[in-house]
Amino acid sequence: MDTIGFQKHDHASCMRAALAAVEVYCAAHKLQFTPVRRRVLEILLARHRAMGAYEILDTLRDEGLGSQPPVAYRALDFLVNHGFAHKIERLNAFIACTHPGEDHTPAFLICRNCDAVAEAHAEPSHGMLGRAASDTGFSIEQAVVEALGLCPNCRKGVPACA
Amino acid sequence: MDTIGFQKHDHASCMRAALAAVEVYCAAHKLQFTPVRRRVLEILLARHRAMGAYEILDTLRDEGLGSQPPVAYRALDFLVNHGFAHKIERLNAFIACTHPGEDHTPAFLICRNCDAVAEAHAEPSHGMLGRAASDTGFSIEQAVVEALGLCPNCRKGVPACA
DNA sequence: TTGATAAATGTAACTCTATAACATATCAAC
DNA sequence: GTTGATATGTTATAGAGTTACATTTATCAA
Repeated sequence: MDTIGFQKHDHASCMRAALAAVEVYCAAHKLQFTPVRRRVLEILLARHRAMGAYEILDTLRDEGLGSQPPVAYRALDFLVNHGFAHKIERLNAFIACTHPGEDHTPAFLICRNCDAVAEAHAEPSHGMLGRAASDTGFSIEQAVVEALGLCPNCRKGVPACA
Repeated sequence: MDTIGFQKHDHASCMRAALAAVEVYCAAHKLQFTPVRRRVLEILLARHRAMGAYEILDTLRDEGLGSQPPVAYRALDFLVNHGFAHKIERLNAFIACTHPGEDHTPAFLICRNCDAVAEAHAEPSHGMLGRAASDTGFSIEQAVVEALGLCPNCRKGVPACA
């Protein structure tokens, strides 16, 4: 894995890079990167944490970009289906992908104290799960891998992780 | 992994064995295996598939064992906390554990066609996820590992997996 | 056995998450 | 420009989970 998200970094440039990558990908694949979709991705990138659909919707509503749940869910479906964002099942929340455009199976490290989330890589076809699957003839198409625990900052006793 | 659940088996005896194991465990640990808790586990074992909390609640209601959501959720909390059942995050559903009493991290193979679920073992501290965690100083306490795909029966074209 | 304490259950009301259904608008391509 | 597909707006509702508080049942010590 290469990108781990518990340390500080340059938000502005990581946001710009991600948006640029998504734009390129959408252009290449003839996908419509519409204002609502773009704005939802921007919101996720700006906050840089897992957000519930309704929290995102609140922001959209404030900006006059749509006020009903389907608006947010449809944008999120688009982003998730194309790998620009991921759903954290354990939190019923969504987070921007840290390397959009690349085909990958994300794995998440979720801090139970401060709710920070870091994205790593999983390799579902290897390891015990892959063995269990091939032993039984199950074909894996997707995988949800989410670890819960304490992030380095919270382990050090930082009250609510900077 | 040792127990994989896509093939046919003797429901009655697997159910008896699981209940017996839970009884022993509860006696040893001074846990109250009350009628509602037992009944919820029996329901999960009998159906032998992932069930939503409200589906379980419907059954309880029919039997006069409680009609409000907290009844089901409290019983499920008890079962999950003690490892007698697991929650499938991807389905917002619950399933009886196939080897209760043993300390383990379950991994699931979920068929997208027939919703059958098989339980395998995960070893979160090993593999790439464990490496990502130790590299960053994250301490894993729990893990959610769920693979989605096609079970052997559905791959063979069985319409809705026997 | 009784009284104190803790654990479990019953119930109402509510919040959060997500989707169905259908009308309208916008885009893409011929 | 018309057409067919794609995206959005809006209403309503379904599904999942929690809070809060009253009541009951179990545990255990005096």
